Amino acid sequence: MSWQKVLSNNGYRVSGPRRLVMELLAESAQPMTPLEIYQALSQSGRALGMVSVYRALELLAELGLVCVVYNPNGSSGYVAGSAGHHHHILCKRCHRTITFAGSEDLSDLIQRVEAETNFRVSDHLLQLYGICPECQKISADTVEDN
Amino acid sequence: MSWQKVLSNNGYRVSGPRRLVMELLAESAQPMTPLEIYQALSQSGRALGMVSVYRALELLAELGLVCVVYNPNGSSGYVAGSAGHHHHILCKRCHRTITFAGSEDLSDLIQRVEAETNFRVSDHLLQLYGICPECQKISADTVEDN
DNA sequence: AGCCTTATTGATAATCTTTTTCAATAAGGG
DNA sequence: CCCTTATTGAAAAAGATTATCAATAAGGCT
Repeated sequence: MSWQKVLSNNGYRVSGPRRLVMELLAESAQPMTPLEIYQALSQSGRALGMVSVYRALELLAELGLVCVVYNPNGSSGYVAGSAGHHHHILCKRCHRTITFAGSEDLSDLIQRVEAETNFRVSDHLLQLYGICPECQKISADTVEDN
Repeated sequence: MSWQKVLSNNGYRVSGPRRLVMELLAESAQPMTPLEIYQALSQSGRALGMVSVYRALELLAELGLVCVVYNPNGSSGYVAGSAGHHHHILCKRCHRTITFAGSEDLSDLIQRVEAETNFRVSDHLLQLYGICPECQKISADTVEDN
């Protein structure tokens, strides 16, 4: 289902600012902060208010159309979200972020933890960090490592 | 190794504010924000500057003595960190947070994702969310669910 | 135990981020 | 094409974080 449809079906309008934010994130390989989004759109002439960026992100996140990802250093940003259960993997070098499908791979771990802690687990946050294929090539050329 | 030792060994002093923050987090069952830490210490008479809370947290986090945990709603807080590879599980009802040991449980998943994406995975962020034993009891009594 | 060096603190101010307010605008149904 | 009302944007308020620098205190040394 298109993001426009998701908005409509939930009683929200497909407005200019929401479209701009959504399309920008869909094109971006890296997570973006509200400020980065605002600046990128301003510079490309498609101006909109900073406040609208915040409001658009808040709504889109609530509807699951964008996701928050956390950098290893503590900062965070938004990426366009695909439907269904999924997680993100993030390049520590260039910050390129892509999605991978969630699966039952965690169920063993979750069962173990439930048994150990007596918590009942309903949800989780999982992100992987590493080096993307492109940056691996660069590493192979130059000697620098990280 | 004690947190005092970790500070000393890295050339830092075991100062009052660092002690206060460290001990407060060690006693707290829930993650705390800088402001909450500041207020809790102020109210119990052990006053210190807000700035010192930030600086203490920054240093303690850098040394791995405290960890950041993310709430499902996007807010985040600090908890005292145990040594070694571990993760956190967090009660959605009362925010009680405890640690569970990291293990090789993710290696299958990581291998699968590396194969799918060609990323080289070096690190990860994993947190579980659920209901703690105490809050499960309360749920059993009252009818409300979440 | 007391001194000395210097890392650390805390108050203030500056900066940056996010939220509130409310009149003006525009989305989309009729 | 109009009308209703959700949404926007500018400005201001509120909140969070960081920089500055003189005063303080930690811990090595004697």
